[in-house]
Amino acid sequence: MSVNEQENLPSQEIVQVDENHVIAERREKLKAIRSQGVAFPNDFKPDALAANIHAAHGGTENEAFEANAVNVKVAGRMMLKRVMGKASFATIQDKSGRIQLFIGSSNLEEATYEAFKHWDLGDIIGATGYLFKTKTGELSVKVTELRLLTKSLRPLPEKFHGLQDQEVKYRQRYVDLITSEEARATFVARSKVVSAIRNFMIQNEFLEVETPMLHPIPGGAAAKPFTTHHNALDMQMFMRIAPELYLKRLVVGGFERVFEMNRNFRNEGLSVRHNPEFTMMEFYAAYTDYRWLMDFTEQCIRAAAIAARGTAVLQYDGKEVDLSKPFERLTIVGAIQKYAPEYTLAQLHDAEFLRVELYKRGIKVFEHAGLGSLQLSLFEETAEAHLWQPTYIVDYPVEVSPLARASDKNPEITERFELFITGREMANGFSELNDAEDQAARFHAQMKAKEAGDQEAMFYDADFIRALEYGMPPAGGCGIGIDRLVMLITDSPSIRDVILFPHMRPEA
RNA sequence: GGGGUGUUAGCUCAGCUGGUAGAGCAGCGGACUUUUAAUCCGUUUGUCGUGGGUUCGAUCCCCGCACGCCCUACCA
Repeated sequence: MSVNEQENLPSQEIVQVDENHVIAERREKLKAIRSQGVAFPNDFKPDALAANIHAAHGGTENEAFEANAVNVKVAGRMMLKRVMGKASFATIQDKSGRIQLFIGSSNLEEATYEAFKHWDLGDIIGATGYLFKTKTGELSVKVTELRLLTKSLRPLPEKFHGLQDQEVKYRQRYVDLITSEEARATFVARSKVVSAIRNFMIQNEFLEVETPMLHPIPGGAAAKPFTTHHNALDMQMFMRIAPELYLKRLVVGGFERVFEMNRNFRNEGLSVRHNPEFTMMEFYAAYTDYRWLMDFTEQCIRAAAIAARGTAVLQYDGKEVDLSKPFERLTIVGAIQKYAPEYTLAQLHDAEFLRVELYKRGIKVFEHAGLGSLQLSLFEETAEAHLWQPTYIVDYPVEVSPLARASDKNPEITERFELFITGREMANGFSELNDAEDQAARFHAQMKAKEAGDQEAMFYDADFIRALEYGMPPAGGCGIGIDRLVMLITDSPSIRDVILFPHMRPEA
């Protein structure tokens, strides 16, 4: 490794993290445990989960338990502890939920009971015993054998209020997950969304594929890429901003229906809607067009919501979002007319008028922007935020859609849509441009725009053109923003709430 | 990038237009054989984010910086 490469690596100096008297006390306890044998045993095998126990025996009464004892071995993190002389209670939490343990000195070795008194909240314990109901009717485990499986050295957040500090919730997601049922539910829902989408695609005869994340030429979207360097090849590479051009190469190859659900990377700002790496489900289907895509995308999103929530009628930020009905479809101009009726149709088709109007509203537009781009800017300004219920916007101008097929009736617009829900873009799809010569011309136009200062204009990808020259069947393709969809389905206000480890600045 | 706002004990939070910090939880010690955020008694813990400034004196007022959150911009 050269000196230069070493300089790029993070420093390996060990940072001494916060220590305090609570941790010091626990380290002393661990030291004592170590001196007595194996401190971190791995021979306790639970045979029951809290939720299953409640489901199976929630209705069982003590007479039945006395007639037929139900023995269980449970394990989990101790979340609550109530020590009272010779009989105590503890609540443990496993992946499924919580269950109460009754720990009485009469059922247990005296030494074990004494040791238990000094265990801490957050310790991971294993308990063997039989089920019964306390006199308040709570299903519990009467413990006959109790073991400390993992000593926790750090105190958990306050047991009632939980972790409140948003920064710590993001930086130390493990603590958030321990203490917040809501956070756990969000990520379980995310997993259900992802698998529902995958199942939906596979049921519809799509082939799941994995295309490169390291691209020699960034393409498939208008965005700033992350750059990196491959040492052995001594070449610059880019983290992909979209898989589009590779997926279309596969359509050329004869995989007529493909999808990929994975990460894209864009070197842009962070916000409640943007993380530098985000998950996109992108799919292509030969012999379909943008109208078919809209129907299909709608069904896919509906299936995901039902899988995660059991319904397609959701609540987001206190307001209803109805995914169960057919999604509305509006043209860009139609949407402006609906949400900003003060403009006449003639004005909306007058480039000079739009230019002045956008200037008045403080919107900057490129000097070479055509009518379509100007209409799009006014749409974004006046209509986009109002698209709370699912709405497809169609008729995107060709100049901002370099990979989309132009309309056969109007060469200025493309067969493209974007889907908006809660005022946010959720998906983007179009009939694909499969005319290699037209695509080459569009790439040339992008190169010109790049030279004119448009940093996000696309690069010319000669191999992609070569692929199209072999012939790509007519096709439709679409990308669905998974993080934003999960935000919607889990009623989360920030993208950081649906990404397990969102990007943060290094800790101060 | 611009604007707003926050940072006090391990955690959740108080803190009077300025006099060197408190509560609850957790911890430690004690009582208690059916608790539910157990209860009761006793008790430990702080570079008040950080660096300056004003002041006899700053957690508090002013300025810079770091980090977070919200809005905004680019974008999905």
